[in-house]
Amino acid sequence: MPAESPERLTARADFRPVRPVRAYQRVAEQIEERILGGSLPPGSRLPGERELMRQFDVGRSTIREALRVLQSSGLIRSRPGDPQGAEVLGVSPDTLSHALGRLARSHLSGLGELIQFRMLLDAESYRLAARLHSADDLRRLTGLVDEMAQLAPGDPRGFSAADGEFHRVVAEASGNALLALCARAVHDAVVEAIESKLVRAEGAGEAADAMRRSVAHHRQILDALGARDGARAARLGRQALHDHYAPHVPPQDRPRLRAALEEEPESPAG
Amino acid sequence: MPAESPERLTARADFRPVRPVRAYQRVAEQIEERILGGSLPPGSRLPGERELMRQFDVGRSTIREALRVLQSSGLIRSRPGDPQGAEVLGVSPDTLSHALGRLARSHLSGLGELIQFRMLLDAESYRLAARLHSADDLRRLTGLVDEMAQLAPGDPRGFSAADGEFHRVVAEASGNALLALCARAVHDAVVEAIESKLVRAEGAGEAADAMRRSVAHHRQILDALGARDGARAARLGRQALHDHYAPHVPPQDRPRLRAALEEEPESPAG
DNA sequence: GACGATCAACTGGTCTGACCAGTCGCCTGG
DNA sequence: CCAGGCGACTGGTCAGACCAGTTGATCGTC
Repeated sequence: MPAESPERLTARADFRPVRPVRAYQRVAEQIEERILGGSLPPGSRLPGERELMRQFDVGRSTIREALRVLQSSGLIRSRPGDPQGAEVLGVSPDTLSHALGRLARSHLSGLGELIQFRMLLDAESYRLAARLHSADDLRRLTGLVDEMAQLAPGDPRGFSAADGEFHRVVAEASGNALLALCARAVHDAVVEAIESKLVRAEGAGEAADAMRRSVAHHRQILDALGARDGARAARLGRQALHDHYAPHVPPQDRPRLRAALEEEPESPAG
Repeated sequence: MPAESPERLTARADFRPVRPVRAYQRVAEQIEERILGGSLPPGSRLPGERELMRQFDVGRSTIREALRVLQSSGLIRSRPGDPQGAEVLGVSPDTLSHALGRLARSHLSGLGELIQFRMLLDAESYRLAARLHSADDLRRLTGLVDEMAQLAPGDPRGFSAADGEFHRVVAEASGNALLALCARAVHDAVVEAIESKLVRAEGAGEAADAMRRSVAHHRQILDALGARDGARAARLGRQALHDHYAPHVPPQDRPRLRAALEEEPESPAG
């Protein structure tokens, strides 16, 4: 009988194992608390290391290790010689991107999972954005697609930037900042993971072809968004990502991408 | 005319701004590379700080700052007095959870966004899991729901644990570790954000009611998963989360949750 | 010989003090 | 009015020291 009398549970002393907390940790926690809590807003400055050393009453190395931790979390940025001290950046999606990138590089999850995940996030962004977007959003998106079309032939980097911006605007139009940040992080991770492959694998003609197809896809999506047809926009978004990336994904991962296409299994046999 | 001759673009010198790379960064990068690259597998040990200091030919503070960065990324763990040196942990999802938790805590997104995001992630987990789950998955899920039903009356904590486990199994059955990790992180963030409210807001009877409803929801979802009906499972999952959390979300955020319910706007007027 | 206490040789955590290169702001000389 | 130089800072790095804690061998006891 694993089920004991529930009343005992509140009475039993459930102590937590006590582990020594390092000094640099407490310093980092205090500063992080201030940043997340809203005092110390983005753009504000931390005191210099020597001043922090006095305020926390610890040595400079402790202060520096704490600042390193905060910096590697993307919460602050410091620059030598800056008389104003480290700059508070606030919460940024960069940490998320890095963590996702590491996971994607590790055996824990491969490129296929990353792209499948992006398909899901993007599709949901489209679905929400179709409902909630403003006229201004639509104008900006149209402008970006035009820009992509213009840049397509010869400027892959500019094209990629406009494409990223397009997805960013969509994600923001979805009204969910968390979704937007995650989508952006995953987007960045995909770009970082696959860019090197793309650059050397594709000839110029093939790249231009891919860009043209991408522009066509974006126009269709734009149309669906304008019609506030979330389901169609989501479907198109999934398809576009699938078509764009499937060739660059290891063959054993392709069924995974197809599974995310959401075509319900109405076809006769498997 | 912003469009220049495209041929010029490849010829133009697009230098990157050169930023000094700190010594501790290069140390951290080298070690991280080894860990991600597979030499230095999880469980192996780094040399002691004094030995690293000799190998990298830098001061100990530099070594320590590098190790701090790696440690805050969850890649290594060090313990004072350990003669074997820091332990390599490998890539872990904890960083992701922390990053998401920070985002959720920041002013950038409120409880409504968090729950909406969880609705999306869970729904997609269900959709994929419906297709890809194994018979064993289904057995475990059935066992967990039974356990929830048994624990429901008097053990909210155990109930919550079983519920978390249920979602974890579903997410893993989706076959996408990335999705599973994010879903879990968001789940944890929601629990952390709302648990305190729930405990004091609800009387015992109301809590028991919520648990009973939750069990019923889970049984329906289980049924849909068993029938491999991903769309239905996704819809049910969204609805379950909405019903469970909507009362605890600020009123101005409720339309957001409803928007995620995916009922396409077929109703006559707004 | 088996076993528990003791101890020395480590470890990582922290502090101090110093130096360097870079940056900023003032101040001066044109 | 402005260019240039001159401090007085900053963060980045190093060296050396001390502390508390862990480890493993050593030693004394039974």
